[in-house]
Amino acid sequence: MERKKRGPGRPRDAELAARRREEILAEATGVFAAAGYRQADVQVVADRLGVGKGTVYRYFESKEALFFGAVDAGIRALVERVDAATARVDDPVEHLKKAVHAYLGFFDENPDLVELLIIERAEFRDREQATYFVYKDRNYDRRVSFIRQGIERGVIRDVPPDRVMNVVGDCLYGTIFTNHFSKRKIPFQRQAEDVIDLLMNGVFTAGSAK
Amino acid sequence: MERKKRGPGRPRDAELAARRREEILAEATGVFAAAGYRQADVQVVADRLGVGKGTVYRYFESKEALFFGAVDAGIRALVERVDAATARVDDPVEHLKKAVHAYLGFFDENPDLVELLIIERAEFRDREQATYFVYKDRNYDRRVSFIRQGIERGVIRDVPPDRVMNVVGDCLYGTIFTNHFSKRKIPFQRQAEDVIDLLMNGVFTAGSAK
Amino acid sequence: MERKKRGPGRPRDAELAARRREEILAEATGVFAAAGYRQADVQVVADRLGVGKGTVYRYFESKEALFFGAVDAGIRALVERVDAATARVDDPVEHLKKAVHAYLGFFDENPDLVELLIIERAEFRDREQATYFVYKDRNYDRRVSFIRQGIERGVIRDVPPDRVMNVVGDCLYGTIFTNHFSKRKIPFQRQAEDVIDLLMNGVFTAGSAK
Amino acid sequence: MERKKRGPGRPRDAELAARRREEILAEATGVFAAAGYRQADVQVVADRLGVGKGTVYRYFESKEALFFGAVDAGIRALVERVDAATARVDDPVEHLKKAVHAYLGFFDENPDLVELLIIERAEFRDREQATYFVYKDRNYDRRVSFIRQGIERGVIRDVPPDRVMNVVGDCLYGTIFTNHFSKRKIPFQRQAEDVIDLLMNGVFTAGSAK
DNA sequence: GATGAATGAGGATTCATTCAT
DNA sequence: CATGAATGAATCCTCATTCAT
Repeated sequence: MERKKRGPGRPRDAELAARRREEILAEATGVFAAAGYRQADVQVVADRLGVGKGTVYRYFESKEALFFGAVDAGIRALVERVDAATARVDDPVEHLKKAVHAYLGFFDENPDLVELLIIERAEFRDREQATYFVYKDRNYDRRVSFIRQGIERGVIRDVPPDRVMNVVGDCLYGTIFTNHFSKRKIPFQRQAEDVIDLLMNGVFTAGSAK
Repeated sequence: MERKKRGPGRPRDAELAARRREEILAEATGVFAAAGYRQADVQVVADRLGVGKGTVYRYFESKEALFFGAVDAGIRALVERVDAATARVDDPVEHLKKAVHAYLGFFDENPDLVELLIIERAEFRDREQATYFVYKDRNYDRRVSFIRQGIERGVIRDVPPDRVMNVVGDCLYGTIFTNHFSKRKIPFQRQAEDVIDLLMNGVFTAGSAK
Repeated sequence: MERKKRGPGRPRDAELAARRREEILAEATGVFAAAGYRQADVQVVADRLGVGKGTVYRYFESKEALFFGAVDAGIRALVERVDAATARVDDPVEHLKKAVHAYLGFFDENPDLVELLIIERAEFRDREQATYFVYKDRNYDRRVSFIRQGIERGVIRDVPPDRVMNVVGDCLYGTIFTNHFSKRKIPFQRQAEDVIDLLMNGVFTAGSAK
Repeated sequence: MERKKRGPGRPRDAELAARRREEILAEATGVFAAAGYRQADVQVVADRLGVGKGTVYRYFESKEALFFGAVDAGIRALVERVDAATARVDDPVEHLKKAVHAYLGFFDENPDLVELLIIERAEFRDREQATYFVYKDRNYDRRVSFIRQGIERGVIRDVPPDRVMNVVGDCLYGTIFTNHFSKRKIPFQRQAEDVIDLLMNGVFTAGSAK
């Protein structure tokens, strides 16, 4: 995260500004996750980057904007990761497995994001929708159609797809929190399998899975 | 929540002090849930009760103590409710159903507690264990033995009981958060059934349940 | 302005709070007049009073409220002074003389108020009406009727009373500013006479005055 | 206020630099008048001109210098206007009339300057003399001699000329402030006549004027 | 000459906690 | 016991100014 000394003057291009933005966001994520929103001091973010506080404020209008920037970047990365993992997987069963692995794996590697999600809710309880839920519904239709396919092929029990989505989603959502908060020390890989196993055998008709 | 005027003299007994403590806790729960930890103003709690701020500090050493008192009271009530609902239910399947209903029903009626759990984590991330998880494990052994019984009777698949506990727990935990945060408007009763249905058919051997 | 040491606890009555308010206002007037609005540091007001900054904020919601409190108190005192000086003076000529003397005398003794008026306009240019002008019109009707009487008695030229009011008012308003700003060192007493003399001989019909 | 694109190379001469200086001053006047000294952002001045902030600083050493430049330019223009209006007017009565009209007319057209004068005093209260008063005395001697002539000719009452100057000056000074601050909506033309009328009939011996 | 990114000092405000009455 | 006045630590944000490009 070493910042190259660079004096004032017009930046060569917007690309540098974007890089700087990323750096700030990365550092801010760590600071917010470690300290919470109120406790977090913008000065600390600046210090860690070796820049002045004013610089941070050049890139983000306010502490709040900085925080939401961090959450947003995190959720985007999550969505990308899950999408990438499931992009070319047409088999419903395999699709679900990949998605669960990608999801849990992402949070395993980015525990800070769990904190950020919690903080967002704790500090900004009046927001219409938490960032997480905004993105959550992005691929809703696509996933529902997968479930429908599964039902048609007879591998998934004939249950309203949205209910399935909800229960699976809640289960994963709860898992990342529990993992993180209870300091439960289970290799996420095995945990993913537990979750998949138990969900599968409720989602799929007897005999079709496992 | 009008406070009765109390004449001079020593309170009849400690019982009155306990009642006062309860009142403070109840008000504090609402204030913390509505405002968050930092935003919450002890003065507001005092005002709502019609007492002086100093009085609140007589019953709780600090704002932090007040907050944890509120969380603790909430979790205790939850545990009581679930325990009461499952006390005399020996059938493993019925036991799980009752527990899930009680759990989701409790949070449906006490949404403030969800906020408190979030706040606890957001503000006191360095705590060894969140209050929730401390209580969560209270009946761990009893429930494990229930699962074992189910396995022996052949109604529950032969899966390590702790894994079952974890997945079920995570699923419920995630559900209360999602319900609350996404403002999902589903009658908790039906939701409980969805959860039970999907969990069951993964938890129980094919054909044994439903 | 020595503050008596007084510990916490309910004040004996509201009277003490009022006194404290006055003290703060008096000190604030001096600080604002000397430093300007932005430059003025609420901490300085507190320091001079020997109290904590929080105490000042107990009495005034914000720096802005403190400032307007000071302006308001000043204008009130001015109005009182002028009203007291003209209360029982029914002769139009004498009335005007007394008013001018009281007005200029007040600002001579309270130069800080001139600064406050300037500051109010400089910092709060978007306000509907400056405090000064709000109070200015309080006795408008009474004064207009005096002028009318003078016209009827033939001692005042037949000119629309409001125009007379405006010119006289402007002249006085300009005088206090000029006095204060140009550091013009003229005994206000003599100056009042100059102003009266020149205004009179324009206000009164030829031969009636002087 | 669109800035023309300028190719590379040295400016044809200092004349261009002077023009640029004027543009900056004009924009700065508006910004300071609208926002006040502290609130005014040099960046805004630069933005409105479509130049970089650094450029403004090339022409003016500091924000303060920029502000005083604006005030100075304003006062210069005022003086020029009044001088031009009275240049060839030898009759004392007419001279005064022209001066008053020019003065009030100027501020009517340049209300920003009133704000600037106020701001100067509010922010730089420690200055020896406000810009206004520095220029005010420029033509002091010339005007005094006019008054003396009037006295000799018997059209002006035998009153110390400097007192007349002061009262007239204060009256005008107060008028522009009052006009501006109280949002008094009177056509300045008619107001000028009111002022002249009332001043005249105090300044001139009975029957000599009007 | 221009530019605009970087800097950091400066100050208002909040609110938990104390303790004299 | 109850009260609420007093306190001051803690921190966000603005914007004048600099100077490398």
